[in-house]
Amino acid sequence: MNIASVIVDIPSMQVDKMFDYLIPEKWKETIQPGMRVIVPFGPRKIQGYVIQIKQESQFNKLREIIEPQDLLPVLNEELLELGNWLTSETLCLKISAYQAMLPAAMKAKYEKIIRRLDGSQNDVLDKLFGAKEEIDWQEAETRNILADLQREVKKGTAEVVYVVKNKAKKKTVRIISCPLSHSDLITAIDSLSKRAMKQKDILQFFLEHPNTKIAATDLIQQTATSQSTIKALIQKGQLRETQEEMYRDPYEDRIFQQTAPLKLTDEQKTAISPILQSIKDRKSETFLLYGVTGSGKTEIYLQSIQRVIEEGKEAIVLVPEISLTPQMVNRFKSRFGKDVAVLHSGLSVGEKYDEWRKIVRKEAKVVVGARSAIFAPFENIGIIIIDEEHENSYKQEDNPRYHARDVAIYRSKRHQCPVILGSATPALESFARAQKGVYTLLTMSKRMNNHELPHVSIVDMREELRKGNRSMFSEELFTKLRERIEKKEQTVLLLNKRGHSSFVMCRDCGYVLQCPNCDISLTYHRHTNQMRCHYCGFETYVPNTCPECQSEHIRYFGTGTQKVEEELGKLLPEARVIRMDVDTTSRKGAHEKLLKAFEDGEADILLGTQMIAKGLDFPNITLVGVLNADTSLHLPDFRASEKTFQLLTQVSGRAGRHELTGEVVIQTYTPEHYSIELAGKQNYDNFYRQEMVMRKMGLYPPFYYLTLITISHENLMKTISVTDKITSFLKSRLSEQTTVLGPASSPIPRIKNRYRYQCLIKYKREPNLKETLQMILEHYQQQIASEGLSIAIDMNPFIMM
DNA sequence: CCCTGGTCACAT
DNA sequence: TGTGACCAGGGC
Repeated sequence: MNIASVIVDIPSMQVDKMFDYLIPEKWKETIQPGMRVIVPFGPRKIQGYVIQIKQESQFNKLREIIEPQDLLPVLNEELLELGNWLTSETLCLKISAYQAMLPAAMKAKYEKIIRRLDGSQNDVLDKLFGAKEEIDWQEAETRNILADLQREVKKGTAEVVYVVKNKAKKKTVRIISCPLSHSDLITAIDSLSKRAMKQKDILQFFLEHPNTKIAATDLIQQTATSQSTIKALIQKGQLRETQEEMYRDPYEDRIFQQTAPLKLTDEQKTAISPILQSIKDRKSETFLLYGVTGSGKTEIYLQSIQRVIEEGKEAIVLVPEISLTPQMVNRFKSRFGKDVAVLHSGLSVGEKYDEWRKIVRKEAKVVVGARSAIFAPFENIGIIIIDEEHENSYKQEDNPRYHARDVAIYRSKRHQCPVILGSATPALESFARAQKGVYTLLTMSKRMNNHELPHVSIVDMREELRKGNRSMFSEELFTKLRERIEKKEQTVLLLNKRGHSSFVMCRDCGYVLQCPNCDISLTYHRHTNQMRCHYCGFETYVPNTCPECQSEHIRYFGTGTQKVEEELGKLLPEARVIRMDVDTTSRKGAHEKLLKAFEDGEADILLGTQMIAKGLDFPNITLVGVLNADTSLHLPDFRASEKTFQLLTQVSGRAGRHELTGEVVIQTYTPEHYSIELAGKQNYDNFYRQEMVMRKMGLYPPFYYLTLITISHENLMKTISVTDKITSFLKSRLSEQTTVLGPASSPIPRIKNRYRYQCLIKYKREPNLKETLQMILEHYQQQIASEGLSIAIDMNPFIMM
């Protein structure tokens, strides 16, 4: 067993296969499948993943592995296999699949250095290198001496050295201890010169705390001494210094009040019992926990996990973008304490790496995290929970384009454990599956403590306009808003910004400022007074005159949260407002801080975009206002109605979750639209029925599967012609019942100066589809690699852009 | 003849 | 993805 098959860290189809390497004698015991290794690849050194160990290879001239990067495998057998499945399921590269499962810190970083060879002497070398032995490649480029250096390399007086760096830095602390016995210590103290007061203080400390290990920084603080004092003592051998690895704990300074399981309501008891049964039976079963907002889904999660832990197993909990719901983390941490690892985008690369290592080392039993936490390297999973399962963020929008729900179900089969999909507004696909019996439906229709669902009124903004109210607040919303402020109750105001951002338009000719590289309008950013492109980052100043017609009537349109805030300031100057949007929450921890402030009653109104719709659970919120319900309704996306319904229902659920009853005001220009009307009535079942009819008519999921192919290239004609060829090819290969749409321009026709065309496949059964798509990829492989052509295949697109 | 820039196949 | 090999074209 001395040959390792390795997948190499190069995202290209041509090398998307295993390469065999010899395992050097000294690593024979060490190297195992699932480890990262550094291997020679052509002239360079790169990172690779060992997939299997074998005896023989069909190649006879094998090169040797340079070195392992891990002491223990980072991917266990299950994950290796899961990667394989992901690859075939999403048509991604193997390397992308494996990299998606590991924290970003484990991806290699490459550096190139030119080193002067010993003994070589000439004037040119001296001039190039100066006193240095090596020059960084980057530096050589900027100094414009690359060509000269390469000449030296050719001559053999210098060499190119490839360095593979591990991004993952384990954080270490300097730990100081004292090796001296009690009596030796006393002798040491006595023999100190009288002027060495500080040294005495330190030794005194160790005399008072025998056999202590203490971090150097803490020691300095406690004894009011300095680094140099410690150093002196270390040099005398009276102190010892060691480096100890430590975790970066993002929740270090937080105290979690331990909570006990709550008493379940009858409805909760009914819901949890099949789950507990499934845990007991070690059965792979998917539950759809359909419970209205405030019905106590989280407690069901917690108690199911409790049972799983009692059985000695582990739990994965997915939450949508967890940084947005610190409350959720709190609930898990306060129930399970140190057993919880947290993985979400708000953590730094290092923090994520540390949390991940806690899982590997079995120091955590529960992981709470965003999408990628579904790959947590547990070996004995007892339950997988996906909260708010309808959320878009569970679908990864770049390679590998997987849906966490699918991965969850796949893993549950391997681990023989249940999956719980929880939502108040399940994805249509999920609810349909529950109806068909593929998933087990668990319903909770009552709010805990029997609190009533908030009263919702839908306000027709066209009517307001007719009445002469041109403000963004309807009379009703404004009156209620004022009431809350008088009563010292809190309000949440949602500005639905989906698919709608603030843009600059000329009032005379209608010209809208567009990005020169991407075909979308530029977004206005007030704080910098600049126009910015969301996709490529292009920035420009706001023009004073229209570039088209020179009119001066060009101005900023659309409603941003800042504008609402300003208006609120005018209308209700006494109201204290907290604004939450991309601008105010971009800094780390800002989100949580703002929520905390709101919770503590430092503001009357929380104003924000979709990010405030989820997870807020504050007792004093009694009013929710949606300023513009329809903006998300008219997106070029078959899920637009569903998304709107979900958003409105979710945000409505923020009101009146506790003692005080809640009210919701939804402002809209299309009150008659079923998704708005039914969201007002919080009637999911009816919405489900109506929307299913629409989906059936449009040949959309859950009746049909979708595959979206997006082709992009900097040349428009090229883009169209490739899309056209692919479309025809698909039409000729796929069955009659399958619809192939295209070539059509993508909803965003150009991004970063690359044109985008697409082809959409709607099918019910197409067993050879993946194979056919693979053929297309292989056929265009060359052009993808060298001509900048890109073909993105999404086997289950969520966002149609 | 040497340099440049472009294209291409290859990597175990 | 990055590299070296190969080739064509231009300057000297």
